[in-house]
Amino acid sequence: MKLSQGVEWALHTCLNLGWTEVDGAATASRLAAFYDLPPAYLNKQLQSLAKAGILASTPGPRGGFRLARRLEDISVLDVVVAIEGRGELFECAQLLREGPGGDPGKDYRDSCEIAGVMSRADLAWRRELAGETLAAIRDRVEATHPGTPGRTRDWLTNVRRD
Amino acid sequence: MKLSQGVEWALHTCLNLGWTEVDGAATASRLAAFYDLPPAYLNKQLQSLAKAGILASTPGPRGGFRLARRLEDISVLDVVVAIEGRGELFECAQLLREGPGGDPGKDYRDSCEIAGVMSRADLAWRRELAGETLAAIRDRVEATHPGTPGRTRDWLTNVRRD
DNA sequence: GCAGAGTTACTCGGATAGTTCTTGTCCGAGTGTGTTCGG
DNA sequence: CCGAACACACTCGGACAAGAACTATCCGAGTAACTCTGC
Repeated sequence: MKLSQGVEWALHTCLNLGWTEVDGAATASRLAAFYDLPPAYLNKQLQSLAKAGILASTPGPRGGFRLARRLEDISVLDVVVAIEGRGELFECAQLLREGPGGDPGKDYRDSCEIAGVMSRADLAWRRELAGETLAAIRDRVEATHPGTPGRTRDWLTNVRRD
Repeated sequence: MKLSQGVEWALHTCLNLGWTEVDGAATASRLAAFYDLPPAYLNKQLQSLAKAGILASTPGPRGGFRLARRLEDISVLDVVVAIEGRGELFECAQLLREGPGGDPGKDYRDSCEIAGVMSRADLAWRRELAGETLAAIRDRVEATHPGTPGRTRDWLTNVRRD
């Protein structure tokens, strides 16, 4: 019961794309090589981001992925939802329906107190993730590590890999 | 990426145990029959609750499970942790270590901004769950459905099943 | 020299296996109860 | 009649499979650039 690895890869990759202001797109292979990740699998995650409208993809030579909108307009929750899907962490199975006195035709998801508590906790989690934009994270990183933007851009744009 | 079913089963079962003030323990089979759940699998979850000190188990005839402490002293988070384990939802794989300029010997879990955001969201989720006790849920249920305590107690204590 | 068709190489995109985790099941160790036998 | 030893039935506890989800990989569809040929 932990989030899939792809969430972390997607977040880091989006930040890196934000530092390559070159409009030329970066290929999945190159983005994967940055952290030594399996290229085909990262490609899969980037496809999910593209479907969610976070990235834009262009096929063919000189193709690749680029940000579809500014980091200011991308929340951490957007990325999490793009990778993990829209479902909540806790899904009420409506046990009350099977219990004594339960009505098989009734929908207990709104009346069950347990489902309510879990739903509120889920909401608090999402609220926290929705409150952080990738731009805010980028700014904090740049404040702490001023060399990161330049180094990242150089590494991704230069053909030579280290 | 959703919580395991056992969390829901455990929460409902703890509430039901709270309504059977009889000190005679309820067997896993009977508690499972209440919601028509697989008895052996629910037993597995109840074992986790017992290891966590939430329930107390007694083997042999007339044995079963009973609450080890009052509902006032059991938070929803306690149950979630007992079933799901102590790990956070997001585990930082420390991608920065593999990236250019990364130090293989350094621990990036505390310095990575992304890990920080995910950790704060995780904390908000846990804070919400820790703020709700099973007693509070029980009280709300009793206020809405006054017949539930009596019906639950009768069903679990009477040998005859409906 | 220039335009255009053909070829090539490169990228994403979805379909295809391998591995881990959750779900579900089974049988044995241990215990309290009821019974039986002896005093 | 009373007590103790015995056998029994019942429960938890952990070990053992089945299924689903995540992880990882491969190859084909499509595209842009490059090349070569003819004018």
